Amino acid sequence: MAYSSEYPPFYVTADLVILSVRADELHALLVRRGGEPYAGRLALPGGFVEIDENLEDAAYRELGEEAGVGRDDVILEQLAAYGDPGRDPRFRVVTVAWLALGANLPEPTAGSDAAEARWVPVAEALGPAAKAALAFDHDRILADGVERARAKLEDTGYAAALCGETFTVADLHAVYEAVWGVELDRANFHRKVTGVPGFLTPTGEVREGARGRPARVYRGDPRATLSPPILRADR
Amino acid sequence: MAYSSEYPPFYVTADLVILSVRADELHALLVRRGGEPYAGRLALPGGFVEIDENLEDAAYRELGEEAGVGRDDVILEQLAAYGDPGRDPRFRVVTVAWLALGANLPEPTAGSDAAEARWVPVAEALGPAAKAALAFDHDRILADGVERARAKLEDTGYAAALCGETFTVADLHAVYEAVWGVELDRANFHRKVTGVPGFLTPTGEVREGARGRPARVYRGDPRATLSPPILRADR
DNA sequence: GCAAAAGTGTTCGAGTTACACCCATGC
DNA sequence: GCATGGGTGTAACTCGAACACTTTTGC
Repeated sequence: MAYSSEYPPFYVTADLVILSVRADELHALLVRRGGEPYAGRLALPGGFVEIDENLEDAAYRELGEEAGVGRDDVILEQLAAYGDPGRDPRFRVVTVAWLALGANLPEPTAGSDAAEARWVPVAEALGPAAKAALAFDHDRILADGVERARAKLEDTGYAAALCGETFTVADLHAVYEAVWGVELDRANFHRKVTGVPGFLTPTGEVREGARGRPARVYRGDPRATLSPPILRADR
Repeated sequence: MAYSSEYPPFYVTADLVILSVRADELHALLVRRGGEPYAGRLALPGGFVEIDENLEDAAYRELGEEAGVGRDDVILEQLAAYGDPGRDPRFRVVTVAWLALGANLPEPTAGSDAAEARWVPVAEALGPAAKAALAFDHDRILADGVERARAKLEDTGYAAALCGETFTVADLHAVYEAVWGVELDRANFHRKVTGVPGFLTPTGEVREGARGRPARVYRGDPRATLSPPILRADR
């Protein structure tokens, strides 16, 4: 096997940008690193890919082990590969990063593998202190993940994954505002999302109990394509 | 180093989806494999990433070695990582695939490293016979690359990279039609692309010599963002 | 009744489409 | 002149932005 001597081995990891909306604010799940390197720093959940394991399966496995999140609780999509020499001081590691979006994800203490894990508002995690606060190149990966999520809300039903199983238009509206950080006209938003074919299916129920007129309850399809897209105000 | 024994090594490669418009048709550069596995089959140009080398630098290096294409001749962007166990029967290989778009790229025989290389129309390379004709999972990678390119023409100036250094609106129009495989109204296209701020800068020259009224010559910026985007007819 | 939240109507204007038309060149 | 391709005009239409308005509940 000529390559074995000629070409050096790499380690491959799967790292996860796990995003969820909590208290009307977009949060990322980060873990506190126990060991070196970057001991004590926050990092993306992740770990080594096994030799006979799919890249996607590795991401799902880490999702369960590090975050206690099941396959059906999120939608998962590949973000990119990051592999600068020296990004891990120990040896050459190429990480394949994944974006996971979910709703009502568990508080990380339960079933978590990592030393400590917590939900951090992305506004904080991406702030000017992020570069110093996050391990490896995870600040860049997180930024890429958040940007991907924002872009995906424009032309897919991904926002449904950030709501519960069922939700109202107001819930969906809050998700869009939280992820994009902009205000969207309530009335136009309502018409828009209810008008996109295949995105929202009414359950027939209404959500009562709160003040005001009861809202119709929908089920969403994260895999749906929104055409025409919902546009962010800026850009 | 605990990981060394615990986690097995991977090989990492950089594979390239190199696209160019030739004779009003989108083509991909493919190489004929000399050795096993998949000897004699067509494959994407690519090769092993070196231990101290950037992933992006590896892509540029392979671009030069396998296709004779320089850094400034294309725009390059990462596509995705592909790493199913068994995608290479020899050992575990994760490939990071890249999309490269260029114009007037060289005929592959000159300076090429591969046994044989040729430009293949993507319509042919993605056809029903592609799965059997291409090595590894390169049919899927190529399909993803072409789809990425098509999507990028909508909201970026990438099409400029598929024209020469300078070009006319008609040249650009031909590129869009070739890549998308649809007909676009000539008049509306003209207004659209000349109206997007920052995309086209007139050189002041006109292209004469052909029949008909001389066309104004422009320079394009592939990195420009097209807002609002140019929409494909379908979808 | 009143506040609050859900949902609808209406107007305006920007952008797209379809297609007619004019412009500048080679022969 | 006439064919050829470059470029502009224009009217109908679609869609999103803004915001006024109606509906349905809890208290």
